[in-house]
Amino acid sequence: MLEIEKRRKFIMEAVISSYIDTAEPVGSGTIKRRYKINLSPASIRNVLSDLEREGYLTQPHTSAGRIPTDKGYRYYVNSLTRARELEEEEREFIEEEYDFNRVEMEEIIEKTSYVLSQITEQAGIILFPSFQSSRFKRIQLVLVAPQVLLVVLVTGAGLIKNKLVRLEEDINQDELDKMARFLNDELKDISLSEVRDHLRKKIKQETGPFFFVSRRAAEIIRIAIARSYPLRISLDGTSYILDKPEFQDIARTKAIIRLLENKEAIQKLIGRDMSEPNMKVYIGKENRSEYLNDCTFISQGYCLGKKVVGRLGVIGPRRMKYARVMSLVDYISNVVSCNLDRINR
Amino acid sequence: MLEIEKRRKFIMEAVISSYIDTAEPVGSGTIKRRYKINLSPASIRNVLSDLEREGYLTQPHTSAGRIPTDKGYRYYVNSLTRARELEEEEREFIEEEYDFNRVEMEEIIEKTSYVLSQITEQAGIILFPSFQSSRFKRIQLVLVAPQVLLVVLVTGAGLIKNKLVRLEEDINQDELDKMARFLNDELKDISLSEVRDHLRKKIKQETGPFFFVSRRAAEIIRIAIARSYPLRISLDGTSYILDKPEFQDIARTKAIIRLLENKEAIQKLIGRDMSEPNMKVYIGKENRSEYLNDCTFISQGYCLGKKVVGRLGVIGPRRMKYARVMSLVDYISNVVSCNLDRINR
DNA sequence: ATTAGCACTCATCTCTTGTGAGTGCTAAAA
DNA sequence: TTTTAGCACTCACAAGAGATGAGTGCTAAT
Repeated sequence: MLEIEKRRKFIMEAVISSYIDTAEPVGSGTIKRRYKINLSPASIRNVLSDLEREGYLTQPHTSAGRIPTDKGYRYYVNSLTRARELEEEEREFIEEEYDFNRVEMEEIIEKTSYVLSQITEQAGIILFPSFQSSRFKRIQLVLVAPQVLLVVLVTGAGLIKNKLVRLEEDINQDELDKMARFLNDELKDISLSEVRDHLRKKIKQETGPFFFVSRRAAEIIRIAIARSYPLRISLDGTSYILDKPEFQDIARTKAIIRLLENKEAIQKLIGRDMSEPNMKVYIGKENRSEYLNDCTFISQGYCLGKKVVGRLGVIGPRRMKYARVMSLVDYISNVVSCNLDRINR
Repeated sequence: MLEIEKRRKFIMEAVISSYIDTAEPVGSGTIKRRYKINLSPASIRNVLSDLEREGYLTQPHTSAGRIPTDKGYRYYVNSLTRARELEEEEREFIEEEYDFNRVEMEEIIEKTSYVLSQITEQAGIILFPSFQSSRFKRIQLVLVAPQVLLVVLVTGAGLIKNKLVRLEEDINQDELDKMARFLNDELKDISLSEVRDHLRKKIKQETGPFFFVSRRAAEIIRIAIARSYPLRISLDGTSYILDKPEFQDIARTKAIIRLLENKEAIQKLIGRDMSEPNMKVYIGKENRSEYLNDCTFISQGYCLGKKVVGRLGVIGPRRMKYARVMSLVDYISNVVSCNLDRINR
């Protein structure tokens, strides 16, 4: 009984690994040949047809070999022990790309989508650190012209945001300094999404010398935050999709490429896991978007300090080297986190 | 003699316009049918074979109709009178997309690649205003932590650039204010690419109270400019390429998509016309990149004030509606210029 | 329980053939 | 002299016919 369970597992893994290698349906003969199993093709066929009946495998047509279903891949992925080590070269490549002179968050992020795609040979995706969820660190208000105010907002995620705000009335730098002081005192480490509520409460209590100042300051920072560019994504290696034999059919492939061009769609896709740091793997129909029904999407959060500020990952065919790709995504997410920490030290 | 010249022209244009419509080689019969020309197919064939001998047309194979060559398209484009008016809907679509609440340069630029691609159904490209070539307007130096300096640089192209600069020694805000004043006085409207030289000269003369200040200030702004994120491009609608019947062949198409993912390559492509505002049309082999040998690339500069600060355009198959696309690129470039002016007023 | 044997399936390749839109050339008509 | 009808020819493309071979499921013997 234990014996038969073992055999099932062996054959299941043989099918998956062979199919991942070759993109060809795997038959009993192939398994015997490639994996030197001590069974006749006929016995292997019995197991295969069991596995098919249970939904782990399927046949493209009656007289072809088997290919894994979503359920089959899922079984395989779940059975992976998460501890694959990176190859020396992989590690080296990554280290080199993130050469340690980079000090700009933007550069690090954009580099990351490139690295992800290069090393996995799939589309690499990364969301920029989310502005709304990062914490207020410091604000600077500068009059750059009469009635034109430059707001510089520095946040915890290493983001710095500038807004030009046009005012309706004159104001002088002294007043601005007061406002900045008020905001800097008041908002330290508050999440930007809570700034508004926080200030509303505060203003109600305020009666002293800050009465007017606080009102205008609140208005200004509200505008600055609201207008903030909502969502940035860096994407690279879309063209790798066209390399894969399963995507030689233009019609389907076009849909995927079109999806990847649509930032809102990607946002939706990746957004549901934004809050948690863990790796997520969606295989085929597990993906929300029907365009990704033939793809696997692997993503993981990256952090600044202890806080998850963004998410990165890859999109490729279901037929991918899961152990390798998952370990790479994990590793790169760590590298990104470290780099962000470094530039925000 | 005039008669025969006219006929050539008519037939040439018939071939091009029919081929642009259908992507099918055009034969003598088709021309007769579609353009009700008062000649027999045999006579038309004579003209066609003349045009082929002169290099304006070619045959995919001996028994097929004719398709235009690069030279043929070039002739056609040159013969266009540049004054095609936009359709009402086209104008409306563009107006709506640039709804007039947008105040962020970034948003306008990113929107533009989208609009270009949507309306022309081709890949839309826009270069962000170039930072190096824009003019110094104002600098702000803020100490955000001990030894950490935030440099805010406002330039003429409406660009605002932040850099965090780590200092090796302590400095206080007073000194920073002095430095900022020095730079603001000194660099007004100087192109960023000339800032360095300008300061070098200035420093040599400086002996007064600014002796030390000017040196450190120069160093800081040098770092801030040098580190500036070099090049940003917004690209959209790559997937439209896959719609065109001439790009159903994956191998060639992949190369184009790969090219479009490569920012340096695009930069190179578009860069050679950066300095001038005029529309440029490169047809097929006129393109520098061999990957674009089957494409047409149309681009035009956009301005801030009188100064060309960037360039935008589209990439599509050679077989495109030139009059329409060219007028759209022209119009959109104007809209972008206006919008940039508006937010920098 | 395993496997040899066998009939069957079906995608894929190759070869053939037919079709049709196109050609160029020549000789007759305008 | 220009135009065109007529004709033989070309060639991509589609449809059909076998042949091939990797695979299957089932049954009966090991």
